[in-house]
Formats: sequence, C-alpha cells, structure tokens
Amino acid sequence: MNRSLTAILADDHAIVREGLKLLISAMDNISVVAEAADGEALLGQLRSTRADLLILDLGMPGVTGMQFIATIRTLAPRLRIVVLTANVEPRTVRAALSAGANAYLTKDGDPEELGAAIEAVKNGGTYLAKTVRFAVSDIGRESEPIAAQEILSPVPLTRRERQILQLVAQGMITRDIAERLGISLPTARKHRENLMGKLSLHNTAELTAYAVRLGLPTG
Amino acid sequence: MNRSLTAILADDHAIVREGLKLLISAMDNISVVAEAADGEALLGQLRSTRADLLILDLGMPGVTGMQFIATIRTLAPRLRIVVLTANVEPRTVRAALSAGANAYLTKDGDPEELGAAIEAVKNGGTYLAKTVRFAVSDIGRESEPIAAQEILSPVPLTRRERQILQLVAQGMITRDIAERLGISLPTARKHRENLMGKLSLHNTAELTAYAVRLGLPTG
DNA sequence: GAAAACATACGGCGGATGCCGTATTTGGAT
DNA sequence: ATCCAAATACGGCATCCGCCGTATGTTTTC
Repeated sequence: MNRSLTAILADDHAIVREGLKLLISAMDNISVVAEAADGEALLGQLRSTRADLLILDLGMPGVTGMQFIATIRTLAPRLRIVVLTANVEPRTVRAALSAGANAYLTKDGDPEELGAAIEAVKNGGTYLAKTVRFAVSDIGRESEPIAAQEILSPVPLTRRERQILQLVAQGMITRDIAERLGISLPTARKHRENLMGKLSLHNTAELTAYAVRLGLPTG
Repeated sequence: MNRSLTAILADDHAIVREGLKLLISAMDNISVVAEAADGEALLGQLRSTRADLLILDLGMPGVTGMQFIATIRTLAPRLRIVVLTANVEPRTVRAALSAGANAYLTKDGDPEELGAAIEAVKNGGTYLAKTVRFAVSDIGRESEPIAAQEILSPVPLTRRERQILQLVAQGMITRDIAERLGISLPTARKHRENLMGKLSLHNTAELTAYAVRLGLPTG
C-alpha cells in the first residue's frame, strides 16, 4: 500500500481552483495541502510546505513563463510538476518540458487525464495531454537546432525589458512607453526589439498577446 | 420545501467544467442536468433540456459576446443566466447585464459567491461579483450620455469582425488573417478598421490586449 | 419589394513597426 | 582595475498599420 500523495494547487482563479480541489480530492491517495493564487504565494508555499506534487496553471500572475518552472525545479528537485493551462502552443509545451515539468495538461482536455497524469508522474514518468502530443511528436526533426539556446535558456529578461513588456500588455505603443519611462524613442524601440528577439516574437500582436497572457496588470 | 433546481453548465474547458460540476453538486437543492463546451452545443441543450439555471462561461467558442446572451434570453425568458468569466471590464459587465444576465461572477472571485449568486437569482434577484461591483456603482453618473448607444448596444460585432478579433488574439497580422479567411488583404484591413472603430481602440496593442482579455482561445 | 446592414475590394498618406546596423556610457562582477 | 552586461541613443529600409476615402454585390430586415 502506497502512502498518500500531497499536492499544492496553483491557479489564480479561486472558483476554478476550488473546483479542481474537489476534482483532486475525489481521487484516491491524494490530498491538496496548499493553494496559491500567484507566483509569489506559490514560492512561499513551496518553502513552508512539503509536497509531492504541484498542479500549476501557467496563466498565473507572477508566473513569468518557463523561468518559473526552472526555478521551482531548482528549489525542489524531487517535486513533480504538472502544468495545467489553456495554452496548446507547441513551443510552450516543449519549453515547459525542457524547463522541468513532468506533465502538461490542457484545460480543455478530458478530466480523466488529470488522474492519468498524476499516476504517471507519481511513478517518475511523463504525461502529455492528448491535445498537445503532436507538439512533441515532431520534436525529433525540429528540436535539435533550437534545443539548447531557445528552450533550455528560458530567456532571462532585463529589468527594462520587463518594464516594457508590462507597458505593452497595457496596450501602449512605443512612443508612449518611451515617454513614460523617460527615455528616447530609439532606446525604447531597441529594448522592444531585444525583447522580441529573446522571446522569438515577431510582431506587436504576438508580443501583446504574450504579455497579456503572462497575467501582467490589466491597465 | 422548494423543489430542486436544475442547471446547465457551459464552459469550454472540460477539466474546469468537471470541477465546477463538483462544486455545484456539493450545494443543496441543485443539480447539473446538462453540459456544453461551445455555443452551438449549448443552444442544442437549451432546446432539448428544461433547466432553471445556466452557468455560462463567456470565453467559449461560438459564444459571441452579448448577442448570445440576448438570444438565450429570447429563447428561454424564464431561464436564470449566471455569467462566469475571467473578464472584469466594466463595459463587459454592463453589457452582460443589459443583454439579460441575472448574475455576473468572475473566476478569481470567492467560491462562495457562486452559491450566493445562485441563491439570489433563484429568487428573481441579481448578483454581482465583488470584483466588478465598481463597474456598475458609477452607472448613475456615467450611464446617461452613453446608455443607449454604447451600453445597451454592447457594440454588436459582425461575424467576420468576431472571427478577426479571435485571430488577432492569437497574434496574427492582417496578412495572415486575410489568408486564413480566404479574403483579400484590403478586405481584412477594412474589417479590422471597423472593428477597432466599434471598440474605440486605436492600435494593434490595444486591440490584441482587448481580444486576449476577452478569453478568446489561446492560440 | 425597399432599405439597411454586411461583406467584399481597392488606393493613398503618414506614422509605427521589424530588422539591420553602430556607438557611448554606466554599473556591477571578477 | 578590468571586463561585461545593460542601458542609452541614432539611422536606414521595407513592411505594416491607422485613417481616410470609394465602390459593388449580397444578405437581412422591415
């Protein structure tokens, strides 16, 4: 007989979180011992609570992309990380796995996948939602050139770049951003270009969509 | 003793829906009798199932803004509509209420609000999540000039405009959108311009931020 | 059946963006 | 003290965008 698993549940939507908690509680041998609504709270819970499993919503405020997963992986090497998100982009899936996630679930997937994922990672395995398996099926022919540089390095942003990303999320154009930060337009442009380069984004729409999904303040 | 309430649960994320179902099932005198993952399925359920209550996620595919609520209100005048969404924009809140919603809940709200909202609408009342009450509190001093034009008409978008808004939320530039929809670039541009005019948005960043916050499908 | 709304398509103009350079200054790490 | 990353600033060029027109066919609505 196995001992019971303990899980931390991290999702910024309290109502959704409550529902997930019930869903998990209905399973055998697993209990939710802590919850978090943002990245900072989650780090606090990880310090004060010992758990086997983390159910992590990637859309949370303060959870800045894959860096966050890598950080957790460093802090708690034996913690099993189950990513649960609405995002089905192949790049995100690969990045999450490279950063150290043990499973990747999508919110539109079958609820039974949650149980399957927990079972898989409990035994040291990996689980991918059916909706994203295609994302890694072609990893053999595509991942080689970009592996080390783009995926494993979760693109550390500088302070200025983060400030600009935040203002972009609020729907600002570069001219306004420059004014707000008290720097020249060319400089703001350069920061923005560097930012987009690091994130492999190629236009305003992609950049803004990325910034908003990170959960930055709703200007 | 009241008879038990019946509810239809509409949310495109199956896992979230399952959690919500458990959450609702834990309440007294209410049971989920049908579920839907998109607008079309929901309309089918409304035709074939008689229910007292609808829990509606505004981010669903095929649930095109407030027109959809108005449609439901017409089809089932006595149905109580509880909107449950991540969107906290005052305009959206007012528009949902104007279109006929009986309650407006946000996903980041306290789970107890769900019970409170159900209780309120059961008795013919209205419920607003704490996080959005400010949105209508100033309706007295602000609603007069814009009431008829902007609030009551929650800027009805055409089908094409909605399609384009959705693709914008995915980070597409106009050229790609035109190609995807099989129309010319000038046409796609025109639709986009009309869309921005209706929403009073003035650049790509604002439009994208708006679209993403509406909870449109994440890529 | 007439009127209104919608979808289609095109052109011009000015500004903003994406991408490519270069270069100086500054602050922190070694 | 030295080195390096970061922040600052500028220019050019092709493209995209925002805003302004116009126009025609289709669909919906009254």
